Amino acid sequence: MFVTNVFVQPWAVPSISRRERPAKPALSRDGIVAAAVEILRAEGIERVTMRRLAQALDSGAASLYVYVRDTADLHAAVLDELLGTIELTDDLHGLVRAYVDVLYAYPGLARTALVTRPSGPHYLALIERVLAVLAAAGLPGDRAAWLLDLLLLVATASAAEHSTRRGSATAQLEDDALAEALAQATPESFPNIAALGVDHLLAGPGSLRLQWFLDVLVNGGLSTPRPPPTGS
Amino acid sequence: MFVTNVFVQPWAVPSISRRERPAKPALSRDGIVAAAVEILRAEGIERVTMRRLAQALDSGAASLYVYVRDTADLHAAVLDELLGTIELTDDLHGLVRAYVDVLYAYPGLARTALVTRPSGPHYLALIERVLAVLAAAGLPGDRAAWLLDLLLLVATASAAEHSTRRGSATAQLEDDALAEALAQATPESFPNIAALGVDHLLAGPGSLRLQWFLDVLVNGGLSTPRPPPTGS
DNA sequence: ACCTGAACACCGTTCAAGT
DNA sequence: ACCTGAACACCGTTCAAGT
Repeated sequence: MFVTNVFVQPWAVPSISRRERPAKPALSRDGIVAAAVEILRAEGIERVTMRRLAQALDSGAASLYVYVRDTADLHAAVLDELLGTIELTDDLHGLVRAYVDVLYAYPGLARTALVTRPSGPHYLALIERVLAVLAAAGLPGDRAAWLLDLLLLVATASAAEHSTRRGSATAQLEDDALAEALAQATPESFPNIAALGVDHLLAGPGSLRLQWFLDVLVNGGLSTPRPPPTGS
Repeated sequence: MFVTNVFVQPWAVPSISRRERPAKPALSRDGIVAAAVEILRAEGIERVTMRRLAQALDSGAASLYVYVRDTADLHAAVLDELLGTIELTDDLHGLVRAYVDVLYAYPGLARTALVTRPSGPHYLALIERVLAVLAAAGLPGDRAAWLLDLLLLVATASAAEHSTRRGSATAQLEDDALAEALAQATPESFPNIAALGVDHLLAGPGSLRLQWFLDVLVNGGLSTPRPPPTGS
């Protein structure tokens, strides 16, 4: 209602002489995010936890909550920071690939990207550029918005799928299990699976496949009108 | 090398009379998965943990490791169980929608589905049916395999994106943050974002959008040849 | 063979108390 | 205002020991 503390509070007075050691730098959102990126690079997203981060900052986990809403907020900020490194070209495939490359580079980050809506400046810059390219290609605005969503969805999901499996021992076991299950398909039990064979079904080179995925989205997006507003 | 225990072990002899209470049923993979599905329905996938599950089975978490490799394995088995409920029609959209509906119904399950390759019988039956429909549509086998992947990827990722946000308070805050960030785009700073406007960019009705996504995949998949095996 | 309890090594988040 | 320690309520997984 009205200001009560006209007196200067003790904690507001910086103590005259206090410069002993390298000095623990004051906490700030930027500092926290920077430290988080460092941990991400060195140890992966799994280790970017409130507790681990506080430890790196020589602080307590509870202190971080002044600057960060929760873990999801933290991860979103980290992702946006990384998106700042991608080069904004005028080539749609190049843009999406650059985005995917960032996510591939940091296993586990893609998983959080699927779930946590980013809203940082670098993310905005990326979607602005994608929209510009789609507009230049003559795509109407409403469909451009949807195609943008679809492109980022596929890019993020591909990265999530891929990056989680890399280096994971149990992921290998899962693949083996699926390969064996597929191999046991007979022309009687699962004719179409048997006809294709394991080799075709277990995705080939990831890069070519992603290339084709993106081609499909662009070709399909350009040729597919919005469905009528009311369904049957 | 050779069998040493020809003598019957004490623990192999079922005690003659032991029927006091409703009787704790013996553990088994099926029983474990059934209990996990029950917890999923009642409390969500976040609560389908080894400890919670053991508690429901009146056992210890460590005991479950005889039947289940790890938490990912458990979740995969749960998903396969749920996939058993979907009706296998001859309509591609219907199939994918049924798959999506299962994932939508259980928030959080989709997230695990992206990461954990299922290999259970119900999953096989689903992909067999999708392949059959694609083959009937005249799609060559190699492309059918990739389109199958793409369809399930988009379906799973859409569900993951959607289902995590439902009922999450912080997800709403994230959406608000993005909406505000988008709203602040000016024709100078982000012309394409500003031109489209927040309403177009924040996806409209999910059902129509998914419908369009699937149309795009099918149209694009039918018209897009595989890229040449070697890139530039 | 199967099951157990206890241990190890962690989590996110809240809250009263300190400066 | 900002920071802290301690607490609450959890996790997955391993392992020695029991039957």
